[in-house]
Amino acid sequence: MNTVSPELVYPEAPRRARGRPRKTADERDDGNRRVELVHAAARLFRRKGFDGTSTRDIATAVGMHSGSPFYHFKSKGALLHAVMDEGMRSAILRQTLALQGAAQARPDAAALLHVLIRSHFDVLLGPGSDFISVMLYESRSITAKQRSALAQLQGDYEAVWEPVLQTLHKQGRLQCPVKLARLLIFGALNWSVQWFDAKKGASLDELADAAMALFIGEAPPVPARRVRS
Amino acid sequence: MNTVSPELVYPEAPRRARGRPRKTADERDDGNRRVELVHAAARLFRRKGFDGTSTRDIATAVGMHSGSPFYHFKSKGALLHAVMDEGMRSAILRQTLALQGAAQARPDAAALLHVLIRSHFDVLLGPGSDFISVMLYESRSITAKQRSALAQLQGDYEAVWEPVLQTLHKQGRLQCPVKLARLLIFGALNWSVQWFDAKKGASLDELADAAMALFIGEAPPVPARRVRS
DNA sequence: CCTACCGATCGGTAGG
DNA sequence: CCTACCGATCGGTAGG
Repeated sequence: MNTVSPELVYPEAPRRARGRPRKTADERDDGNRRVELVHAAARLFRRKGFDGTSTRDIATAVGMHSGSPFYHFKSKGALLHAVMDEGMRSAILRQTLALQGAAQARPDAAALLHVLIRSHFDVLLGPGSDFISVMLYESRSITAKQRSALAQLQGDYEAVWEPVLQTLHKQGRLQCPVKLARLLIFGALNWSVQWFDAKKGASLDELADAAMALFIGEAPPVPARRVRS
Repeated sequence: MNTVSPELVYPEAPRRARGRPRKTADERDDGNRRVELVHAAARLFRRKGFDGTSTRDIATAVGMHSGSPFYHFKSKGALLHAVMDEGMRSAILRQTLALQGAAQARPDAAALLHVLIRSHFDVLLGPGSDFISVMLYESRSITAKQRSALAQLQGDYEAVWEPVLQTLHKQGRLQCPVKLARLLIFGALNWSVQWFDAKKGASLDELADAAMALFIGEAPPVPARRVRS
């Protein structure tokens, strides 16, 4: 019922071209807003679920108004995918760094598994864990196309474990079939998101040691280098 | 805009007292409708999540109209709790039966663990698995009061594992601290809901054997009795 | 258990 | 990025 002409209500509309932000000085600002949105989405999707979070919740969390997230993302689903993609890339990066950090000690297979497990706990439970939690527990809500794009990254992440488990299996230190071992091990680790409490109970180092004891049944031969958390 | 009086539109309203179904011949029918609703809710909550399922979805699945589920349940949340409660009670029953079935073979701790694991896979992946899946993956959506009621049942279910793991730990067959071992083992098993495909890959028996090999590192001394699935 | 409905909220969009 | 808005859908209820 607003009969006032738009010009009077909004007399000083910015002259910026619509739909295409400038690529010069303020490009960084736009990027930061995008990152802020993904961060807020990760936290809310984790706490309340994808379907339980409204785009208004996300907008409010970064100080925007209800329609503004759609300036940065074309849909709520695109935001979810951005969260998951960030989670997987971060996980792969940390895993790579952890392996590089351990390489000079010439670790055997058991020590490598320890490094992978410790890094995985860091990804799951350390800072930034919202992203990978959403990746793991909200996969129902992504489209088939998004799912296959993420499956590629998941494949990269998991591929690193394969030769390590193969070696342990051949050595007789892992009696479980390798394919099932990987699935069961990931389950044991991923489930920690449900019960881990940083303020009490075991540390991430203790968790990794316990997992090694459970799966391999012996302490790792090389005292594992601690991952910064 | 309907100006026709209700009496003309709905001239033959049943005389049944409102809000209190008769407790005689048709009591069983009412119970069946309730059970149907819980069943449909379990299937839909599992496939689409609690927040992704509307009460209309559930009503349609059992051939009711949109408002009718609220004749049987006072809220959507009450339906969720009913699903979870049924899931836990069924799990406890199956676990009890599995242990009773194995008792006459005088199983040692490793054989008992095998029975527990096999029964747990049956609960997670066999018929009726929707209930426990919802219990495991939709816990975010229940109220604090409901949560504590379910925690009691979960405690009962988990308590059975404790002495078994304790014994294995003392025997040196489980080197992981018992408390963490239970959490990690449950994770390994519960995660199978995410990847298990009944139509390909391992059977539930093979899964249980693989899990035993991973956690204990040896075949169970007593050939395990198969759980009916 | 159906009918008819309500207030609230949701994802998303046009226009500036 | 805000304003103003839309159509759709949601959980739940009164009354019979």
